[in-house]
Amino acid sequence: MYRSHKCGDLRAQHIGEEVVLSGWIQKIRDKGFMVWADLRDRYGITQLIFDQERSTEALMELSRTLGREFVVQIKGTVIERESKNPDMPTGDIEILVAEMTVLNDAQTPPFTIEDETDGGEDLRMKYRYLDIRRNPVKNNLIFRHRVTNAVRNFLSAQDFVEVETPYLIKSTPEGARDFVVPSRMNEGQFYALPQSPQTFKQLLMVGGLDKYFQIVKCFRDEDLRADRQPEFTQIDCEMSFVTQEDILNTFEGLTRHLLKEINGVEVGAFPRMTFDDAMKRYGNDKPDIRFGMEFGELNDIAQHKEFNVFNSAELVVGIAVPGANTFTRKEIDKLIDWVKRPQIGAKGMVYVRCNEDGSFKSSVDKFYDQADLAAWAERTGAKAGDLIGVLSGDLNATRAQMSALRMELAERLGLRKADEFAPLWVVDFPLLEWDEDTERYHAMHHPFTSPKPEQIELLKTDPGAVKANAYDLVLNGNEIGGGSIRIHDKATQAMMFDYLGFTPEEAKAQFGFLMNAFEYGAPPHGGIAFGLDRLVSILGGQETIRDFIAFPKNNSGRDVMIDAPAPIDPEQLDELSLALNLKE
RNA sequence: GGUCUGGUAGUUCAGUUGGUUAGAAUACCUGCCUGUCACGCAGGGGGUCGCGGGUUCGAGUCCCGUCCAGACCGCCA
Repeated sequence: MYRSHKCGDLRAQHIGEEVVLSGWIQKIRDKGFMVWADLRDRYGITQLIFDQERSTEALMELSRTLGREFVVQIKGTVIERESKNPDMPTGDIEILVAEMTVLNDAQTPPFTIEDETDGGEDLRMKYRYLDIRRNPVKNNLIFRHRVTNAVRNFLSAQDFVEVETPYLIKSTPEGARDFVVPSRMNEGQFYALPQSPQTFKQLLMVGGLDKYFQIVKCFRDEDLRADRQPEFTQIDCEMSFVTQEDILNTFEGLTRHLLKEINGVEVGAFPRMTFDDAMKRYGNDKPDIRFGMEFGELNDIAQHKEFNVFNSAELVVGIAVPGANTFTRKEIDKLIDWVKRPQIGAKGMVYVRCNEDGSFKSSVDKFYDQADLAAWAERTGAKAGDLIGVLSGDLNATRAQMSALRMELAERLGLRKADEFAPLWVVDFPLLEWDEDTERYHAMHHPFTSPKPEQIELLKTDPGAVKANAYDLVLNGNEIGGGSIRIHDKATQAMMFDYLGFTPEEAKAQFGFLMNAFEYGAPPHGGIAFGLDRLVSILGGQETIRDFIAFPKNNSGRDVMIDAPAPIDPEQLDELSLALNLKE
């Protein structure tokens, strides 16, 4: 028996009991006449004591050979501490050790195994197994388990069935770049790893399973970000005989359940906003609505004066930054530099100070009088003490710039509070998106999304204007889920492929299996997929998803611990009938 | 593919205008310490300043290249 209790179990009530504990040595405090060692496992820390009056000489000697992270097993008696530590749960007791076995010694770890470690990101990733011993990482993994458990319980109780779909599937031209896997038995042919189980879950609906979910790995061979990994996990769901309304209600229920179970937060009905509205009011299809700073479009009141920058712009838009009239001239100049960085790309920024006495002072006083500026203030909702920032230019670019500025300012002003949750549905996404590079339409969501039935005719005359039965769930400025009502008949699906530039032959080669299935009685269906990594990190109140993934990749897509990817042997290549054609 | 930031002791970092023997904290090692728990005290060891080249009497510091890490843009149906 390695242990009778865990290291977080013992309290004053256990005093006098003989116990066996196993764990890691967290810290040794050698006072000469006594040695204390903190023994740690997943559940807590218990103090061990070795004492020259109460312990054998051999045991005292052994205690002095211990080092950090040694794995030991001890047998001893729970005794009351002479000086108690109210800061720790086990602080009233300690274990007077009678026997100790060193199960494994350890090198001195390269960083401290403490909540506030001295280790840098790189080092922690290389020694991830040591990092996982630390409470913050360990607790995040346990937190993630609680979330997935709550998801499984909630959906199972509503008759959803979890089904595993294959990882070795077929590459498709739409969407992200695929990870591919060569097939040994089929020379010159490749599997692709799924970007999502999309077609399979639709086939499960054709199969009559009615309600499906899966917590599933997905793979995309694209460049990484702090919140993006090449392999990531989705909560993937699909339902039959449902309208968009049914799906929104079901998964609003799931999200509300999670917020209550995991965070103890009750939220009301989720607001709904159309895509067009979100773009107009926040310049973004995933607005963070925990704070205001809504866009005020100023074209009608700011143009046709003398200020040519605005006159030639497609959009003139302002936001009221609360309390920001306290910004010094220098701070405002820095902000202007910030929006002019290539990553943002604005040409400049006009600002208006809203003074406490109701007057305005702007960077364009030469062109606008107090009445003009008062109209701007009204349009942006600016109050005395605020600062109005105004950007102008092409519609989409300016919205994106203003959106970036809004988020940056909210961050700086502390308006993005981690313990506050503001979910919303963004609905009525466009069906198609024009792509300048390929000069054709792309599916904005994916090619299986159904257009609004009443707009099907519009597809012929103005495809870009057609809206889809597609929706995103947004939480605190992050897209945490997205889905749609699917096409479920062959004719519409064939038409969609046609709009997307597939020849009938290509469509058949790529997605013939799906179109065939649609000929055998496909029910109306739709679904949604949540990004689990991001969802968990937001519920956990943290920005970076890497801290919620046991073994994440770095920003070059490498696993620095196992050192992958790596070359393979020539024999292996030969077996796969592959030859390398390396670029310089 | 691009922009920016960083790389100095095991670790986290400082290092001024280019100028003596490259420092601090922490970790580690040794000794002391009669109740520690961020223990304390005294002492000690520890450096290819990412790598390569250049400028200079002299480079951690300046220049060029390169590698690695991080953030962002492009990309991510």
